[in-house]
Amino acid sequence: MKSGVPNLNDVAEQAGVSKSTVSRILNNRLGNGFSVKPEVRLRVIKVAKDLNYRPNLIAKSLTMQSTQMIHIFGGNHALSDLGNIYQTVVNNITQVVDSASKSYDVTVDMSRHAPETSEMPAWKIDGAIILARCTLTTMDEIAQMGIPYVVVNGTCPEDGFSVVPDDIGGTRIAMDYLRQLGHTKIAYSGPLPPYLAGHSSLQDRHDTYLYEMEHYQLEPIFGSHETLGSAEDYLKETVIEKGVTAILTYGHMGALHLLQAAHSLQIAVPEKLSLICFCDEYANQVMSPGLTFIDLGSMKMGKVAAELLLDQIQQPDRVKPQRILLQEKLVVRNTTAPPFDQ
Amino acid sequence: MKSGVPNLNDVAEQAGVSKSTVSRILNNRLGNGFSVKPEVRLRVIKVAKDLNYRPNLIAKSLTMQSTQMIHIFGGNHALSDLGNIYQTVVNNITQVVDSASKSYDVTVDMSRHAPETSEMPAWKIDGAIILARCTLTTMDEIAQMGIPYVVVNGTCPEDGFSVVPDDIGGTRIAMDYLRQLGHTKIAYSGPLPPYLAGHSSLQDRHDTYLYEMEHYQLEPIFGSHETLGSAEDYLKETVIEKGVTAILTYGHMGALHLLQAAHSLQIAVPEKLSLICFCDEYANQVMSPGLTFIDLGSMKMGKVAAELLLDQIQQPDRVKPQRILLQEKLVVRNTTAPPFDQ
DNA sequence: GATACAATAGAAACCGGTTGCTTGTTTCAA
DNA sequence: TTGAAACAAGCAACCGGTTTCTATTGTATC
Repeated sequence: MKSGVPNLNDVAEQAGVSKSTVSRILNNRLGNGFSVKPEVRLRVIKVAKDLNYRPNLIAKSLTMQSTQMIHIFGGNHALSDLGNIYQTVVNNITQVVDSASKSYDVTVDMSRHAPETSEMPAWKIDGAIILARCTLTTMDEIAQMGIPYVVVNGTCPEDGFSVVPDDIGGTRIAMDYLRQLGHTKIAYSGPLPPYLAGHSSLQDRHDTYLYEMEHYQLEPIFGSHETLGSAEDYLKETVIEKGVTAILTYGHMGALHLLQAAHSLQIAVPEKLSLICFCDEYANQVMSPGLTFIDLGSMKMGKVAAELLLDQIQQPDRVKPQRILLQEKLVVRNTTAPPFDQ
Repeated sequence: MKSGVPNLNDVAEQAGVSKSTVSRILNNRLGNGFSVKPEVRLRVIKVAKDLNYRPNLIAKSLTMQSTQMIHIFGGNHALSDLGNIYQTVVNNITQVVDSASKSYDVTVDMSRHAPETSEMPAWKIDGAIILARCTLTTMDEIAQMGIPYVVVNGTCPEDGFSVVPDDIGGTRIAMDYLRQLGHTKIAYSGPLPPYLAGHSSLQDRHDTYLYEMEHYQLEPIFGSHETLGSAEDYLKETVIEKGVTAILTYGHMGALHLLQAAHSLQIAVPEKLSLICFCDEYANQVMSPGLTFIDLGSMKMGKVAAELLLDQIQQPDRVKPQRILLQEKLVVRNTTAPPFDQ
């Protein structure tokens, strides 16, 4: 018992039996060709308890080739911003996994990793969730080791598993809604080319806005100011100069800033200006109650991803690779109304 | 090479050397009584690369007794709410650890654990951060295994390491400030007895409020309504009926709800009512810009905790157990002013 | 009294690495 | 030519468990 931590051998010695016997007793591997006298059993259990024995899980997972661990990759980029969808996603994944019949532990990797490096943890994980993306090396390793995985809100190989929100559909819903209210001067506020490469949402929302405006034979409107940096300038340019009556924002932070700026500029929302943004139901409720938004369905995203992962783990052969597209939903609150002029 | 993943033996066989040689070559354990011909070295490296060999880190950590991993406990209770201080804490811990000279990986445990169970992961961790609290079993194990740890914003054994905000000092600062503005009808909105047992902040803020009111010979005022559930009722009772002019709230969510309720009830903030709350600088900036608040210093909390942990890991004998008390700071924004009557 | 089988328990191999110690081969000075 | 030092690489123990296989004893059956 060097280093102070008792191991299987210590228990075996103290109890006067072999370590295989201890292992079987403590793991309830009786029956099946093996048995011990009740008296020995109790003695071993008592010794283990007295010594405060705890199995070394590393050694255990070395032989068992499993750790009952589900690992979430991408915490570093996904969880560093407050109120984005990933926190909700992670919480819902955990919830589903925690209440699964077989118990798994969920861990999140928070470290930053260089592009060519492996993010794979030191232990053998039973399943992986990838928030948006991970390094190529990691992806390779996951494939090589045959670890079940699900990519959430990101791209993955053709024959992989992913759960993604339907941003194209969501944008379309928002545009249809604004059109139905009667808006024609609709601006889009969010990252513009050439900054659309980071995530498919950037491209999809932007492109679909353009596509829909074209479809309605309306002229697309973009501001030349940063919504986040100088929301007031943005509003002066779009609303006051160009007569914009509705703005679709990429994220709710942008919408919040615009809302505040509108207050300062005495632009009444929603009477004079309608605001709609993409957001997570939970974040919206907590951070910006009142905003009309397109719900990305992050709760469902987490739940579905976790279920898909558990299915893969539990019935490896019955689940086929798939890309689950989650519908986005319009939630009308208090920042949208028909345009003032009509 | 069953199971498709190559191991040290496979590489050794392919390269026609022994596995110890491969190990030493791949880990750069040359010199020190061991050497190989450059030609063999290159061959082994090539074979390893060709086979796409990656060491099994479980096996590695079994022999090395170390994994270069820092594990954060308590994610389940600490990170499930949006915008509390822990997300900032975790981000700052990661940041410090990532930029440390020796590289460690940071993981967060998100699973819920029953009181008597162990939260210890399957691998050997080099250090632990505990967000507020962990199970007693876990605490025992950490102690038993001699793992360096720091408790953040929670209690720990006398001879342990912790970083906690000075809630008593913070509450006092808030009260002094309100007094200086001239307020006398100051209410406290937050958990009341008998619900103060969960965390020391609950007790400290409540008690210090009482203590300070007594000190100023003022009558403490509590509402009988939930701030979160029925903020309007709370305001009617305290502000309208009892003439309260300032409210100190336990958290910023409470303050946000009160702010909204005040708008609805046409109670001008800060002209008719001053609001002040405890909050995290980052969360305040993002979620409720404008609120006057007591900054809990969560960025610093994370940084200091990480540094304290790294110190312990790197110089085990030079760092003594300590409890670092972080001062809270008043940040005045737009929700506080002298009382209307004066 | 010989045989079969259940009950009980230990020995040893294995998981995939690391490392102390040993062995065989060169090289080079005496 | 010889012996020692330096070079090159392998053997085997070890980390702490799990599991297969084997051994011993006791008891029931014929």
